[in-house]
Amino acid sequence: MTQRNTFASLKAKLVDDKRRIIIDAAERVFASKPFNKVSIRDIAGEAGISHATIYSYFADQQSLFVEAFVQGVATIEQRVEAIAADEKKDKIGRVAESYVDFLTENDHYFKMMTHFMLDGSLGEKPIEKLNSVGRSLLDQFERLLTPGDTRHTSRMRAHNFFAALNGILITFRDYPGRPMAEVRRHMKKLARQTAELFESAGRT
Amino acid sequence: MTQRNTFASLKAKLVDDKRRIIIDAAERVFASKPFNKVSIRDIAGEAGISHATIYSYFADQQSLFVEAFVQGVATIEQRVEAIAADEKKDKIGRVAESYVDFLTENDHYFKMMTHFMLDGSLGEKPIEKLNSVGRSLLDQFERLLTPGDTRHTSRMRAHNFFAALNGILITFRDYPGRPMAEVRRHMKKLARQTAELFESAGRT
DNA sequence: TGTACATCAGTGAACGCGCGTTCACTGATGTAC
DNA sequence: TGTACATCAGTGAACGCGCGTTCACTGATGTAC
Repeated sequence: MTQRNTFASLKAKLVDDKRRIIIDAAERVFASKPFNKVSIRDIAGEAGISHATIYSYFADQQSLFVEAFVQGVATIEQRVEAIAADEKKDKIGRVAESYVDFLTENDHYFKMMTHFMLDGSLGEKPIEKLNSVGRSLLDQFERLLTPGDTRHTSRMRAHNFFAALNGILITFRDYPGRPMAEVRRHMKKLARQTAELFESAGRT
Repeated sequence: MTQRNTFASLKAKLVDDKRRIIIDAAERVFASKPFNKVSIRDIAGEAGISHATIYSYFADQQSLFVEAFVQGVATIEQRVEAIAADEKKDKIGRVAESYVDFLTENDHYFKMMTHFMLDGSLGEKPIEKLNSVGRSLLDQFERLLTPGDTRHTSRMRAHNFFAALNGILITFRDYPGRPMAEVRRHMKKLARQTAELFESAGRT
C-alpha cells in the first residue's frame, strides 16, 4: 500500500529515517565493542548527534536496543526463508549451520538475545515486540522440521530445535584457549549433528 | 590426607571458614534478588560484616562470584553422580530432568553461568576454575551417554547434550505470560524429549 | 604481675568513574501581519 | 518586502545514582622485657 504524500506523511517519514540512522549507528557500535559496554553516548557519537537527541526518538535505552535486535532477527529470518524456498536437499542441516554461523559472526545479536532473555526487567511494549519475532522464527522452524504438521508435538520439536541451537552458541561461544576459527568450526559441526538428530527423529 | 594441627593450619582453617561464611551469604543474596543487581555491599550486609572486609578474603568481586558459582556446580555434579550410580533405568532422561530442574529452581546459578560465558572479561585464574568444573561436568555426561566409549565422537555427543540442556534453559526460562509452574513443566518435557533423541541416537 | 610496644583483622568514609536521563536554552525555520 | 513573534529540533551541562575499590585509622590481642 503506497501512502499519499501529504506533508504529514513526509514528516513521519523523516522521523522514521532519523530513527533508522540511530539504529544503524547502534548496530555499528554493537559490532565494535562488547554489548554491555555500549552506552547511549557511544551510539550518539557514532551517529554524529548529541546523546540527548536520542531521547527525542526513543523512549529509553532499552527500546533502542530492542529495535536494533529485531533488525538482526529479521536478517536471520530472511536467510532461513531463502533456504526453505530453494530446491536443494538437507534444509535442516543448512538452516542449523546458517543460524549458528550468523550468530557467531554477529555475536552482538546473540548477546542481546541472552541479555533480554535473562534480564526480566523489560517494559511491556519491548517484551511484546520480542515475543512476536520469537514466535515468527519458531513458525519458520516448525514448517521446516515437520512440513504440513501442526500438531502439538510438532511445535514442541521446533522448540527443542531452537533451544538446541541456542545452547550450542551459549555453551561454546567462548571455548577457552581455542582460536576463533576453530571454535566456529566446532560449533557448526555440533549444529550439523543436532540437525541429524532432528532429521532422523522426524523420519519415525 | 589428614593435616597436622599446627597453629598455622588452624589459622588457615579459620580463614577458610570465614571465606565460606562470605560465600554462603553471597548465595543467599543471589537467591533473593536478580544476579546483576547483587553488590558487594549486599553480600557484606547479609554476612554481617563491612563491605571492605570482603577484600581481605577475595581479590575482587568476580573471584567471589566465581567461587559461589563453583559451589552450585558441585551440587549438580553430586546429583548427576547419584543418578549415574543408582540401579534404575532411564538414566539419561532423569539426568536431563534433574539438571534442568536444579537450574530453574536455583536460577541464579544459571544466570551466573551465562554471565561468565558471555562476559569475556574474566581474569585468568577465575577462567581456569570455570573451565575445570566445566570439563568435569562434561566428563560425567560423556560417561552417562556412551559408557566405556572415549572416542572423539562420544565427546562431541556430550558437548551437544550439554548444549541442548543449556539451550532449553536459556530459551524458555522466561516464557512470556505463563505461570512459573507451567514453564517448568514445559522445560522438563523438552529435557525429556532431548534425552530421547540422544538415547535413540546412542543405540545406533 | 605490670607496662610498653607490635601486629593485624575489621571498619567507615571517601574516591573515582560511568552512565541514563532531564532540562533550560539556542538558533534556525516558519508564520502573521 | 520587512518585521515581530512562535515553534521546535537539537544541544551541553548538570543531576542523581550506584557501585567497586582503596585507605587511614581503631581497638583488640599477642609479645617482650
